[in-house]
Parts: sequence; structure tokens; C-alpha cells
Amino acid sequence: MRDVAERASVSVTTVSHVINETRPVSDELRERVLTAMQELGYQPNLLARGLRRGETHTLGMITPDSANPFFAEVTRGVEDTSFEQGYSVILCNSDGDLEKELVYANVLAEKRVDGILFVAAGVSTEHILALQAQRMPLVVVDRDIPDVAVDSVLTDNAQGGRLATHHLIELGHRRIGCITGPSDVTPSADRVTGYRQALEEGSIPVDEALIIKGGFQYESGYRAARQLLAMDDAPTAIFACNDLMAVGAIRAALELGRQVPADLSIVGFDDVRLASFANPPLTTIAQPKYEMGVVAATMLLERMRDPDILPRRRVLDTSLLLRQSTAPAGASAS
Amino acid sequence: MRDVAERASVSVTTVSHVINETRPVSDELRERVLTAMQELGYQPNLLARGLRRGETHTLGMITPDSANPFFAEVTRGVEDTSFEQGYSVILCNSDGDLEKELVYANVLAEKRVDGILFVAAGVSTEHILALQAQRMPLVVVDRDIPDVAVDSVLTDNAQGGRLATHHLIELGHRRIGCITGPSDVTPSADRVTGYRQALEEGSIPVDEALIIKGGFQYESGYRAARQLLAMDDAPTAIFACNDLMAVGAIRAALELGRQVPADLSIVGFDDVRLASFANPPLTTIAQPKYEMGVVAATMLLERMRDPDILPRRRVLDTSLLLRQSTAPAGASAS
DNA sequence: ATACTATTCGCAATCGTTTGCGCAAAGGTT
DNA sequence: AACCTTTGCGCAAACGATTGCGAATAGTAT
Repeated sequence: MRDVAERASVSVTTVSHVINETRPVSDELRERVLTAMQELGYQPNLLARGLRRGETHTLGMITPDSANPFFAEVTRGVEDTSFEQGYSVILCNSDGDLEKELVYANVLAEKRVDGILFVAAGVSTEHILALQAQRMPLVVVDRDIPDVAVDSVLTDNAQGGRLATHHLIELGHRRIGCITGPSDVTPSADRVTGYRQALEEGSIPVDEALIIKGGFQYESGYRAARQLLAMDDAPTAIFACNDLMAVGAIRAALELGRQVPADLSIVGFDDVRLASFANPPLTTIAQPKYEMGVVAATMLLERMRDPDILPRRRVLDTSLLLRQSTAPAGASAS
Repeated sequence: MRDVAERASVSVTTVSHVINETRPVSDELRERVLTAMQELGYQPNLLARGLRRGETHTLGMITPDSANPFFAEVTRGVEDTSFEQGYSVILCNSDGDLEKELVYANVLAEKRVDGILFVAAGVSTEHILALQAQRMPLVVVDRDIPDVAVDSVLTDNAQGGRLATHHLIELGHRRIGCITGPSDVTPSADRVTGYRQALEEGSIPVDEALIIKGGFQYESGYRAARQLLAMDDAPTAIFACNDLMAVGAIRAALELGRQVPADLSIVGFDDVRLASFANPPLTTIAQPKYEMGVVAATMLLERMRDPDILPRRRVLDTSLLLRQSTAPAGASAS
């Protein structure tokens, strides 16, 4: 910058002002500065600017696993809207490890990012409070942290669970199994809550034996389904709390000689790409993943602009995506 | 930091030196400084440090689409090894847009990242040269940029194409179709090259009519397969240049009443997760995606350490993953 | 007592910007 | 002719760290 100033025979002050258009500069000088910048291939040092201005135009995003299709899509939404607004984002993978999550939170704070998007690994209440204590703008994504006043955006998982189960009930199913996710993350628990609600609304008693804990992995869906189908009065339908487990369940059904959907209806959750290519294509609950990222980033930017607004909580709607893994109960008889 | 110094009754110099352990400090002072840091909850300002030291411990990664499962996995590899070495990474999505790519390259340079991992959107030779002109450490990932001396890591796509095709030939197939990707990115072209080589090695004349251009999307695989199967002497096997198109091809075959693999063998490329859950599970060429990220990041860090070593080129092996979408030719007769 | 070597620490410049303050010239008003 | 605005610019102090250099003290050998 000094070089530019010299070559244009002006002060660095003036150079700075033509760059930022922060005070009037005569046409002549502006011209000289501009060409000098061209000729020298000048690139502003955003570190220095950040140091001085106290802002980096950089956001941090902490997720359990950016390679997970769901988070990958959310991240895409975040990155796109950040870019539009002139921000870049530092990506962090916690692997569900609270320790790692904390390390990252610290690094981001020390790198003076302007805000953090946070997909908590677990019950990360302390981390959040610590961040808030530093007045770090923050929005929590896809997690419901109890007893903390913080901006958050999440999908209505309970609604989704209800939607899925209700769909099965409407098809005439009465014995409906449920394969849950790991219980410590809230989205999973809410889906099961929705399942219970729908059952009650349909006046069907919930049978705890029909609720099996899975781990969001293909294998666990497979195992849980085998377990369900081995029961004396096996369910005629299964609600799996994510698509991967649903596909595993399909596999289990096929191996046990059950046709899907004729003998067994299955609905998943998430609508990952895999779902539409499964065989049969999976009926599932769609979450607005990309939009979730967009909303989260937008919210964070607003929070940064105005740190004193009350924390907001946006919950996004899910929707039932009808494909071919569900059919009316008793369809195999027909 | 000034506060810390004051509270410990020492100079900022000393504080700096106990933080960085960059010169001996008496035990007493060190102790005082350490507790002062604790009490004040001091966080070093990495911006200032970066400005002074001329390094940010931040890397940039430019990819066409981080939500694409392939790039997502590579990115994961990058992020993990960066984290291990104390670096964070800024994620950029070019969407295959050269314009956007350039903008990002500039932003990263201005933010003074220590190096860039670059999955080029197309023929981005100029961008690369520009970056090199600024002496920005750089490694090109999954792309073969002709006529440019630059570090790069890529998988042996030609080998993969050969592997796939050779496998089909060994099963007795003679008429083997090929569904290509968009021709402007090198990985795609190389896979087709491998296909041709294998054919030649097997003394099978290549029939240009059997080579159909696709776009790496499900739909394009579907369409290409329909086209191939509608031919008078339709192929008995298809090599699709990625898994998504392969799954589309399976779909097309099924719709036309061809059994897979009995009537038609199909092999894909990439080994995305989807491949193992397809029906039938897809035989495919696996790329070491995660490892690619690891190697790329490692290479970049080495380059940063020593800017004057000769550019290196690491090519990673692919491997044939046998699943159930291929069978001996004429299997349907048996 | 002198001189020399270690050891421990602080001063102040520096990295590349932004920005409050003030000065000078030009133009307008009475 | 004196005064006031406006316009256009530069000086120098920050921002928060690192680091070359030198000063002070203590210890040791002469």
C-alpha cells in the first residue's frame, strides 16, 4: 500500500480512502491511485484491515461431519449465502467429540471470526455459554439446546415423525415399528415423539416393544428391522428415523422374504439422494436442508448487525415425500 | 495482552515470550504471567500474530461443489489432516464457474491464507499461474492441468477405466458400451481413455457408436443406457464413468426388461455410498477419496515448508470393487 | 577490584491497514 | 477586505501481537 501511495505521489491515507470510498477524493488523484494499484497488482491485506476494523468477514461453521450428506447440504446453503454477503467460512468437523468441538470454538474465537454456526455434537451447553460470554454471535443449527437463550434454526422433527406415522396409519396399518436414532441428539428424540403423538391421535396404543434403538447407520437399521420382523406379531409397517436405516430395513425385509411395500411398508427421514435411488424408491420425510443453511447464515448475519435483538427460534416445516415403499395394510393378501 | 502484562507486572515482551516459549523466562515470572492469563481469560489475537509473522495457519480449499459426495469426502480428508497440523480451512464452492473461482482465489490471497488446495472448475490455467506468480503455495487436486509445473494429486483414472473394462472383457463380454462424463474435465476423459486401452489390449475394435456422452447425472446415465439398449446389436455390458450414471443405467435396463446382471452387466466409478445400496449392489471402481484429501493436504504443508522443491505429481491407485452388478456374458441363457 | 560471560528482561520498531484531527486552498458572503 | 464554508488532503496514532537490540544484574575468573 505504501508502494501504491508512493507511485501515485499521495499519502497512504488517500489510498485507503479511494479503496474504501470513505471520503471524497478528487478525480485526478483517484485516477492516479487506481492505475498505480493496477500496475503494482496491489492486493489489500485483509489481516491488517481486520485487525484495525475488528472484523474479519469470516464465519466459522462447526459440524459433526461435513461429509455426511445432510450436513454437507446445510453447509452448502451456509456457504452460498455467506459468499453472497461477502463472507467466507471456515469449516470444522467435531466428529461428535465435545473436546474437539471446544478446541475448534477456541480457534475460531482466536481467529476473530465474526460469528459461528454451530451444529452441536451433543449437550454442548457450556460451550455455547462460553461463546456467548465472549459476545460471539452464534446460531445453533439443527439442535434444540434446552434452557439457553440463543438463536436457533431447526426443522420440525416432531411434525415429521407425526407426518410419517400418520401416513402409515391412514394406509390402515396398526402395528407400526419405529427405529430410532442415538437418543442424545434432540432431532432423533423429537421424531420419536412425533411417532407417539400420531399413534395417540389414531387411538393406537404405543407398544414399547416396537420401538428399537438404532444408530443412524445402515447396519443398525438392518439389525433393528430383523429384530422387529422376528416378533410373533411383527409390525406391518416401519418408521425409520433416517433414510440410511430405512434402506437397511428394506434389505432386512427382503432377506426375510417380505416384499416391500406389499408385506411391509417403510418410511424414512431426511430425503438424502440415496432415498430416491433405493429399490423401491423410499417414501420419506423431506427436510429443507439447503434452506436450513440459508436461514441459519442469514440469521447469523442479522445477529451480527444487531447484537441486542432477542434470540429467535426458526422452525422449518418438513414434508411427506410419497414414493414407493409404502402401501395399504394387507396389500399382500390382495 | 497489555492487560495480562500489567496484571503480572511485566512487559508485553515477556508475555509474548512465555506464550511462544521463544526465549527463557524465569520460573517466577512465567508463573505470574500464566495465572494472569488464566484470570483474564486471555485469548491471543491470531490476526495480529498473523500480520506480524506473515502466516495465518489457515488454508483455502476451492472445489466445484462441497456437497457432492466425492468432494465432500476429499474435503474431509483435507480438513482432518489440516486440523492435526494446526491449520484450519476456508471452504469455497466455485460451482464450476471460472468467474467465481477467480473471485475466491483472490479473496483467499487477500486473507493471506498460507496455501490453497485447488480442485479446478475447468481449464483454469491462468488462475493457477496467477496464484503461482504471487508465490502462493498451491496443490491441484483431481485435475491434470497440462503444461503447468504445479504440485498435484490425482487418481489414476485411466487405470480405473482399464480395470473396469478389463473386468468386463474377462467375463466374456465383447460389446461393451461406455457412458462418459462431461468431456471438459480431465478425470472423465481419462476414464474413457482407459476404456479404449483395455479394448485394444483385448483385441476388441472400439465401436464409437457404443460411446455415449453423459453428464455425470442420474438422468444422463438413464438416457444413455436407453439409447444403447435400443441398438440393433445392443451391448451386453456397460461401463459408466460414475456411479450415479451407472444407477441410472440399471434403472433403464430394468424398465426395458433386461435383468442386471444376467442380461446386462454394469460397472460404475467412484464408489460413492449410494453404490453399495443400489439394487443390485454396484460393482465399481473405487477411488481413495479421503486419502486423496490427506495426501493433498500433506503435500501442501510440505510445499509451504519448502517452497523451492520441484513440483511433484502423486497419482493414486484405483481398485476394482466386486459387487453384484456384473456377471459372465451369456448368463441369461444359463 | 576489574573484566568478562551468562542470564533475564524491557524498549521501541514493525507488520499493513483505518481514522480522528487539523491544515491549506478555494470559493462565497457580507 | 475580512470572514466563513466547503473541499481535499496528510500526519500520526491506533489495532495486538513479534522481535532485534541493548541494558541491568549476577556470577566467575583473573
